[in-house]
Amino acid sequence: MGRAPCCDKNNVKKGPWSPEEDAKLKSYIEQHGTAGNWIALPQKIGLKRCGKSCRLRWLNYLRPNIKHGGFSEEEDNLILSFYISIGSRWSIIAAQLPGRTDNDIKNYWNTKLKKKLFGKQRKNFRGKIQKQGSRKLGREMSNSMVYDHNNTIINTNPSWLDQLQILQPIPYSNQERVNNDHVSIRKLLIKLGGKFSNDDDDNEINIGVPNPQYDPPMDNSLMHPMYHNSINLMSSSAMDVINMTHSPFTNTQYDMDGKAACWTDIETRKLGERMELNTPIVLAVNDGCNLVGEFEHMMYTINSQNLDGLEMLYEDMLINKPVTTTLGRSSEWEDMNNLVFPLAPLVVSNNEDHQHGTLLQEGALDKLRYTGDE
DNA sequence: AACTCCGACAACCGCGAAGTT
DNA sequence: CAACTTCGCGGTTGTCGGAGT
Repeated sequence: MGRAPCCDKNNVKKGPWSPEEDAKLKSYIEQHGTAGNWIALPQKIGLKRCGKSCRLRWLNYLRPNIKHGGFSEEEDNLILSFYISIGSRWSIIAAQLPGRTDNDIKNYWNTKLKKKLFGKQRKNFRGKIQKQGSRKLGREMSNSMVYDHNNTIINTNPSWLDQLQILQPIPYSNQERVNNDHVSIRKLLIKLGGKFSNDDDDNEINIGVPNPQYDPPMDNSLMHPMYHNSINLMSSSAMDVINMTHSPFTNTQYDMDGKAACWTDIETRKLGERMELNTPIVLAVNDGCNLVGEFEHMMYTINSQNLDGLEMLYEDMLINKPVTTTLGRSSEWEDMNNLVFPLAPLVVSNNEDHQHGTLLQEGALDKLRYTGDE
């Protein structure tokens, strides 16, 4: 049995479109539109093409105001950040980038951005690919990346890549702009099944809602300004992580100002880490099942100058550049701070033994210690 | 010059969602 | 409300051209 074919495959042309076909399709749609039926369209205009193929050709190539190639740094950052936030929902990402198509962004991600993110790490693995000269292996590598239900990467093979995802509060300077973006993103995420802290029904999955177990009281006067009007975009997989029993922030206390002090089990056991914050910091670590272990691993590898797998995230901005050791500032981080949804590590250590190589995002402490005085 | 490899991108395919009857 | 059709999405594959050997 199986599914009925959408068109007569024997009577349909495949492969690249000729200029004549393009012209036919374009002029017809410009004059008549699609009439809401792509399947019937090719017959109407005498094209031996599948309706789906026509649709794809129009949407990805012939449609007006389509931009091809030449992605800007800002677009790169947006794609990266959205990918980390919502995974491979290319159509949603494309909707945030005027003139870009989902296919374009997907291709761009697969051929360039993914490498930009992952390409500099795991030299051994890269060497293996080059030695074997195998495209197939490259595809297998990307296939080996396992995604959770939200399409966020969960790499099940920690030996080749430690994938660290961090979403964090948006810098004040970008609030207005980001708020606008968030309105549309919010709608889209609601469509995807998420909800927000000011929604009525508490029985559904939350996206971007601080976990009451770990987060400060929801008193607006005490909240960081970013929470007043904007959402804290966070993938549900990230929420899963913070909801896990073994969240890195296993201890939370609130003082009279509503300021929360969160720290980890690691503090009491080994590292003496302590962070003060009044907004949630989300750490989503690669293997999706042993967060504390991964967190510890991250700390130790950083401290031992062996950024095994993390360098893909930090190499450009960190390695071989001055490393902020404790509460100081770093111009590299400032650059990162100016991204719309900054992707940056935040590991705060007050333990002298672990200060060398500690990563601290510029301005992070200001945000963490914000108490509503601004 | 010939061959191989690889990156880039267009296009295809299958599936689930949404819409219609 | 089930059955059917169409749309839209994301993953994958095919093709082409340039770089490297």
